[in-house]
Amino acid sequence: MSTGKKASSRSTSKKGGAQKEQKAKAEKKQKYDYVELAKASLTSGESQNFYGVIIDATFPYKTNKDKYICSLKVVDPSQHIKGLKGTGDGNDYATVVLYAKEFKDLPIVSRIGDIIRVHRATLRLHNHQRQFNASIFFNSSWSLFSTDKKTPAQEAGGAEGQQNENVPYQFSGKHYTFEKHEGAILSNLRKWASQYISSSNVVTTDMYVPLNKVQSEKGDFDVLAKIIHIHELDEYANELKLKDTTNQVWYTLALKTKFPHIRSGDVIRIRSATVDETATTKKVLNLSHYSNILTFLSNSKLAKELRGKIHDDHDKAAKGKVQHAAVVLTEVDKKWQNHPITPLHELFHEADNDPELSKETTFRTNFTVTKIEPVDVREWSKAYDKKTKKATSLKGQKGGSGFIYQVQFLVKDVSTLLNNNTYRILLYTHDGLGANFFNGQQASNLHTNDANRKKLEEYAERLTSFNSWVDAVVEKRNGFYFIKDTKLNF
DNA sequence: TTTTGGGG
Repeated sequence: MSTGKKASSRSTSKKGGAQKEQKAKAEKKQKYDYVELAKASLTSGESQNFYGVIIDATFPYKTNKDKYICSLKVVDPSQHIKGLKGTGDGNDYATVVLYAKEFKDLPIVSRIGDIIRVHRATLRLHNHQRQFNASIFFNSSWSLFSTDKKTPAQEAGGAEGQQNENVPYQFSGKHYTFEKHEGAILSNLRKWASQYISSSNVVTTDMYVPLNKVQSEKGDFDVLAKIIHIHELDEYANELKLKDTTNQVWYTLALKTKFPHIRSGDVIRIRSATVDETATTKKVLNLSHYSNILTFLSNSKLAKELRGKIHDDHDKAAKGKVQHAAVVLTEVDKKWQNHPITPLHELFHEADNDPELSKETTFRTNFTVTKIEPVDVREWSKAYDKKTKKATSLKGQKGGSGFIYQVQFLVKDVSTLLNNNTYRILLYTHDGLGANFFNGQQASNLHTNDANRKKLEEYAERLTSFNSWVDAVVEKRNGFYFIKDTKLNF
């Protein structure tokens, strides 16, 4: 023993030496020594204890023969980055497989970045991965520690009391132990976890599939997305509206009792989902009994980034310069001001068959404009030959004459909101109908008249902006509806 | 308590 020499060389402070020896003795009595993940022994199958930062976990699930399993991925300072530092895509991690006789003996992990402590695990290689196995029904045990000040439950608002940093928020069995020397281990790992989660993605691109690619997945896959809306389906289930950085929107059902911690606006990782091939009206992900929905620590770099990057359509509209309630952008001539409004559905689906409507040729209708064609404003006006009734593009022409507008509004209203049809209302001014629509600005060669073109581009922007409505009088000719007696009011 | 099942 090397200590003998040291002790004798310090004979000048007998007291201090004795105290130290006593302390060392006491420390030796500690029951649990902890190994770093990468340094745990592979050879002996011996029982080992470790702390790990959780980066993935299944929900506890039942196997064929009355056994329950939870499998997790964990990292620590000794084992986390695969390949070279930083952007290296791919985590290095150890897996943990916990076996139990009962569901309640396994951890329900709901947050990436929290810490698990396992006692009496054995390590082996499985598929080239370091895999810790722990049988809770024999003598293994686990504890979950919060890395944030708040536990996941407290974070979600179901707050109960203060969180003591050395007290696990979940643990197996009736009691947990916490030895003095663990305080430093836990607090160091917390610091490291916090730093790791706030400075790197942790959930790397090899750990999930972008939503615009999931259709071609054969089996199950994982997802990284933001919950942009939660719709309460019934007393048991929520429907989550999910969007990821590919801007695809998918829906999934989440049982309230299984996932009580998720909130609208959360960035989540779904461990294991499949495409619902039977869904027809919208894109739906199916979850299994072993699927899990995990949130991130509050200071997660990845979650922060995605929260800022992904928005629902309403957010997007609200982000524009003018955040406004419904606005009507036009007015109809005085003589039509008391005329009733006919919904688009009646105009396009019922007008021909309805005995009353079929007699009419002029209607007043309200709609929003989803798109204007031609997309190039310079092509909104044409040269019109009255004899041949032909309209030609003014592209490449210096002057020209007989200018008219030929513009198509792609429109929607409440009566047509839920179908996928596109309805067109025309602003064609060859017979004079609608000639004053753009505040009296007459058609001209928009390839050369920059002032007029710019004005029309402004109008296009307003007409297609969120929640803006057109109140218009239209005349039916040959099955088409042409705007007349209507002009912009701004 | 078991070579469990492990991306189920």
